[in-house]
Amino acid sequence: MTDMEETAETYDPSRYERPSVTVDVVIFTLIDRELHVLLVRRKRWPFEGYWAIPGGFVQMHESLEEAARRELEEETGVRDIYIEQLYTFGDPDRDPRTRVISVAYFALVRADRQRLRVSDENLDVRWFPVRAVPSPLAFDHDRILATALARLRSKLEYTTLAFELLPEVFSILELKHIYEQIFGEKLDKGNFYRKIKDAGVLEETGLLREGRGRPTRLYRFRRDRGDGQFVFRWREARIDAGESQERDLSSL
Amino acid sequence: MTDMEETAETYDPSRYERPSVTVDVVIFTLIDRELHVLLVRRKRWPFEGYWAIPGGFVQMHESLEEAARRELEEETGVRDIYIEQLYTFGDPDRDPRTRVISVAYFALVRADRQRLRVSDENLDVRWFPVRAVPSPLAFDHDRILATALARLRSKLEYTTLAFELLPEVFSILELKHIYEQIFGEKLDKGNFYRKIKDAGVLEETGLLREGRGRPTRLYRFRRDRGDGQFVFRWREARIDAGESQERDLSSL
DNA sequence: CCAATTAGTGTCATTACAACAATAAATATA
DNA sequence: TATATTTATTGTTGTAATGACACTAATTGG
Repeated sequence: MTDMEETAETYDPSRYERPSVTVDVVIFTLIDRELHVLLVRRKRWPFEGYWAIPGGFVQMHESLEEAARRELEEETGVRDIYIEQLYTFGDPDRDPRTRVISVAYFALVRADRQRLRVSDENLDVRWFPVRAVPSPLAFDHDRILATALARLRSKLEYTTLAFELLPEVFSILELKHIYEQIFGEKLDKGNFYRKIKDAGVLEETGLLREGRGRPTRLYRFRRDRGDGQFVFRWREARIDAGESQERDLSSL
Repeated sequence: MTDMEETAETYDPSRYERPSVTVDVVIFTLIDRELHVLLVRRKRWPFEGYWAIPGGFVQMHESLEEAARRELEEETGVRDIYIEQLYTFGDPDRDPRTRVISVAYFALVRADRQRLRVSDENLDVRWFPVRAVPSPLAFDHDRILATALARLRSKLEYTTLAFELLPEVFSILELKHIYEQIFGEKLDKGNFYRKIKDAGVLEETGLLREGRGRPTRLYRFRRDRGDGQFVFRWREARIDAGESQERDLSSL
């Protein structure tokens, strides 16, 4: 049974001791072609002055994803963005105050729209390059961040998630750069062109961007194809979901 | 921040309205070479008489996985078994009594050890072939089961999870049968032998099982290799984790 | 006009793999 | 004893994916 065993008459919610439930949202974006994560600086005990992943209580009337989107919007003003549930962290001692179970989400925000607001709950809000995140973070947030990075890396290999980090219009080499950065390895230019074009997820815009050398052709992501998930694969390795959450996160 | 913003002095856990948190455990096993799932029949309101996925409250002192293992043992008497977190379901109206957030796990139990006990919370406990599960289940358990099946199928493709369903000692064709059943398609015998042997995850036992034809060679799973996860891959398709949880579950 | 720079294409050999065929080893039973 | 049956293997072959690398293209700045 999912829950308690009471009849309608005898059921009394207040009889059971309950944990608190929060959502924490690991928000990634691309700034200057580099992967960044949003952190807030805590104003109060515990972990006062420490950086932490933004999050907050789940309210009684909202679903978990609604709560996550609300948090996301409160911190960044962004709506209608890619978000997915990551993992639920619930060790009894992860918060010194009381039992707190945190349902973690991760979100990808497009490079071209960020504006931050420091809520009055926090001292500061900032984007950090994932290579230079302050350590340690508050609570078990190092672990949550590591899990999010593992998931992100894993999903890039077999989904079109990378597009969610790019602006509306982008070049193929910009896309390649994202993969290289998150995988931590160089990819062959020719092979990349071939693969991405064969996948059929690009729409030509006809636009060009001029620069030092030959002008860059600009593309748009075809949302109709592959429908957000599951299109192609780079490399072989696959680790994701469940138990395997926190392996080989060292390189990023 | 993960949680509340209070100082040590002013913090009072009782000030916030809290949801209840349960774990539900989707337990799979193999009976007569067919995939089965454990269900319990509810004794009380709501969904009295309906079949449901076993589960229960998370206690204040135990981690989520500990809670899941406790539930698993209470229902089947089984310990030390493969278990992983599946997804957290938290729609506000999924339980008519109060807000209940359920952290779902899934577990794989070896074919050779099952014994069930009906707890006094339930009318009945039974293994159901996944092809013939009563419908609808209590609460949103149809959805939880579908998510679990998707995850199981997905993970068979790139992990050694299938071994967790087999008895200590098994034949290669029995292993092949599991894959065929869960993928819902026939695999080529020759290719299967080649692939599984090349993967180097089998240990020969020297045992033979005699039957009608040529005796079957029996193997053991080499736990040292591949270490529970990530060894080989069958087929290409990959859908898993997060958003993609509930797609193409129709065929099983 | 030439170097530098960024963009994009072509080729080729290797590998992985699926489909299919053939055969070998053992036993049961007619 | 012969034959069917089942498990256990080993080819063979064509196709598709992939990695390495060389080559061509378009533009700007000197």
